Amino acid sequence: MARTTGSHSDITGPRVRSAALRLFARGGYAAVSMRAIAREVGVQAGALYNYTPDKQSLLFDLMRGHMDELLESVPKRGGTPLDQLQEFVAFHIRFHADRPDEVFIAYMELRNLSPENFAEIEGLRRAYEDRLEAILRAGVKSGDFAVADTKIGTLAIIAMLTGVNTWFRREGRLSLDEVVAQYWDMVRKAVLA
Amino acid sequence: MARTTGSHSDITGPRVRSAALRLFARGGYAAVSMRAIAREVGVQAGALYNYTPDKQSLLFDLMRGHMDELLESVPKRGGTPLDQLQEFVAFHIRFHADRPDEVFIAYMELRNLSPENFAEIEGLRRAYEDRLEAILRAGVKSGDFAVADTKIGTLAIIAMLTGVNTWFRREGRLSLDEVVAQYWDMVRKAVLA
DNA sequence: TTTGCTTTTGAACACTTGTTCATTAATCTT
DNA sequence: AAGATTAATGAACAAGTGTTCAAAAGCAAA
Repeated sequence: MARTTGSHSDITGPRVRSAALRLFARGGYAAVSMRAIAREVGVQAGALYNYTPDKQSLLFDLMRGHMDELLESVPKRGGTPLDQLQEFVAFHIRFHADRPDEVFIAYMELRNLSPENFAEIEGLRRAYEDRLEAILRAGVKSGDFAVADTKIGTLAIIAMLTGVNTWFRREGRLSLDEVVAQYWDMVRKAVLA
Repeated sequence: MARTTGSHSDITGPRVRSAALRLFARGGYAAVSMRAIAREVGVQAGALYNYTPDKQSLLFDLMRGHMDELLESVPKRGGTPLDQLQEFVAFHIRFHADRPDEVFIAYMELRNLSPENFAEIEGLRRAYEDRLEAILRAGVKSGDFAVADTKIGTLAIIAMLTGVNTWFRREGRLSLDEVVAQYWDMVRKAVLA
């Protein structure tokens, strides 16, 4: 179907999502009103409802979009467990460093999701964790890694890597390459047999 | 001065703080109303203002109380860097596992603090991080540890340890002793020369 | 220029928000 | 029992909440 007539929908829609993303990340879902989002877009509050059925969906769509992209981008397996782990560490840090607002929301606003929406996001997160755990298990099986409990190892590594987002600034003392190098050094030593 | 007369203040006061703690942790500062806190205490909203000048102070006092206790409890230095590090890891996991609500608030509600309050909490957190960094530096100096950048090492370890709170449940598969043991294993290997 | 469709406005709805305060109730001291 | 002091109520305030919808405005094709 041809583009609808008289439409700014393809312009305003993305602007609504991006304003919501920025404001939610800065102030928190509960503290950001629909009118504040509308003001940021330059429109009246009522107009937002052409682009989202309600505020909750706005949050959920941002989170699901982020998790979908994360799962699509995570490197597929290939090479030794150590190679795979290195690739995963570098990927995780870089992907998250590129999307500070999305990451912040995905971690902080889980409790503001309805139960069904929460379950869906939680499932996607679990699927991502499973990618890392599969690598750890392969390494343990091959004898390259010494990890007592791969589930704990997975969560520990992800928490450590995601923590980069709380302090890393592009203009800061260290380049992302240097950060990736040191985190990889720590992760490698932590899991190696 | 003697205890004030006609007073339930010493009963209601702690109940207000504990209700606020639990509700803030569950729903988030912005999403919890003063009336909701009052209902939990079994009192009308106006009565809360006998115990806090405003909602912001309620949050801030909870956070500062938590950080003060954290800094008072963190083990003082003694023994080799490796011993000190082990003690720190065990302390951090256990202290945080005992206070899930306080920890959750201290990490999630920073953005809801006024600028001055934020600066104070941030200073306390920095002081805590400095305790760990001092241990890492001592270990690097003595040649026991191989950590390229002790600041990064500090933040990485703390993020990893604090992550325990997102999944650990007392009734779960693993005892806290087992959790501490595995995290210590990973941290030790990660920093060792 | 008229017709048909999309997008936006702006007002309205029914509630909830943090906070204040005069009034009432409860307790302790004398 | 009387007086003093504190705590709690409950109503009020002004402002803000998410959401709906008839009406107006904008635009493209006929």
